[in-house]
Amino acid sequence: MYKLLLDNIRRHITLTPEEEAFFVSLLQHRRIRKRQYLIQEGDVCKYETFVIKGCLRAYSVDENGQEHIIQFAEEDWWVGDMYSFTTREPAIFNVDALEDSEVLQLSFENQEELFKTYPKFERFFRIIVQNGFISLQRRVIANMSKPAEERYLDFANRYPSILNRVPQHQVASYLGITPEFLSRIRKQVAHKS
Amino acid sequence: MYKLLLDNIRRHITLTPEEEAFFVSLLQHRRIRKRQYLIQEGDVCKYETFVIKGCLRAYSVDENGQEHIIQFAEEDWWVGDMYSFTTREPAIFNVDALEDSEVLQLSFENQEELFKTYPKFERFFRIIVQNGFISLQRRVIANMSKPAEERYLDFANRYPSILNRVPQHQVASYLGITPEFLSRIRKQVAHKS
DNA sequence: CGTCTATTTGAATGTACTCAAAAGCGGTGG
DNA sequence: CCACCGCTTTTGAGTACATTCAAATAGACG
Repeated sequence: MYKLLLDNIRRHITLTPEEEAFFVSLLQHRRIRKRQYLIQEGDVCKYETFVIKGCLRAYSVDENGQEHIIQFAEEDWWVGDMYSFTTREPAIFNVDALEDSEVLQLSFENQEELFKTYPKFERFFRIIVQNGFISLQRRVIANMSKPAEERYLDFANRYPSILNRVPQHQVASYLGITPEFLSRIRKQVAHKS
Repeated sequence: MYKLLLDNIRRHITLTPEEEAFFVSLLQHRRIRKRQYLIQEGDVCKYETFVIKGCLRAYSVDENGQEHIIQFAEEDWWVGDMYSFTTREPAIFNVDALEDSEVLQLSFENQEELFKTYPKFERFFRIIVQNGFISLQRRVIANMSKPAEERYLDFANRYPSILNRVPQHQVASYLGITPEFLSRIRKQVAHKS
């Protein structure tokens, strides 16, 4: 159950058996059914969440009721509401499951405990957040500089497994376009080949 | 010269005089003239940069030669190409000065040295990057859910000092719209009041 | 099956862009 | 001190990418 996560960590820092054991002892395992919320806008997000099975999405809902997906999270991904987690303010995102899923959660308190006991985990989480930051920078630039068709093709190329497991309108919501327009784009793309 | 940066750090971690002294000894001071590059796309970004005077911008240039600003950095801000800095790959962003500026730089090697000597700085940089990550998430969502006028007003509200010191077309480039369109938006906004 | 949701298609519309030109503004030098 | 130069901002007209709304079709699940 912990292999995926421990491997994930070992890609960035090295761990002794004691460190592994201590870390694992701080985790909570949780099953989430399809459509179930892991975090709901307005709640305080109390956990960093690592997906070991299934697929989730983090999204916000605007004043017109439109959903905007900030992130998909399948196996081997971290997900959460970083703003709420770090500030203890109400979450600005919803996170729910697109499939029956399983996750491992590390609470804020346990994370602080972990950092205090083994400071090297600060490094691990720094690196994880850095990678997320870099991805977001690329996304901002792509949204500004590329037309929707190209963004769709980039997405299909970069996240083929997600493309194949989530409904098309969710992809549209991630790309920042309407489901109708994504449908037309796909028709276009199909015609070209 | 170091007060601004040390205060910046002290907002997140506490430092002993020795830690401060060691940290400061790792920094390089640099003056940048207006229009001068701090980082050029294709170079490897060797430093984390903290602005103590002036204003810089980080931007990418797309295949049509259009510039897209990912970040402004005035006094008390960090700037750089995180992707290049962490991977040692060529930078995807340019960073240049919008005014004559002064910065403090921490090289990759010195940062690693710092982390090795005083691991608590891992915590500091984790927090800094986390805050950047959170801002970027908000920006992605805003770009997807709000029309340009509202994004402009949000920007004016959130970064009034930047609005007042950088040319309008640079703000347009940050917002992801053309300078012509920003001009029309401002006309609209002025008429409303 | 029947129902609910997802996807596709069509037609009209809107937000934002392009290209071109004019106007404004700031600095520099004669 | 004014004239000129370069750069920024504004304005206008035409256009394009993407949206909205409505309806038809297709798929998935109990």
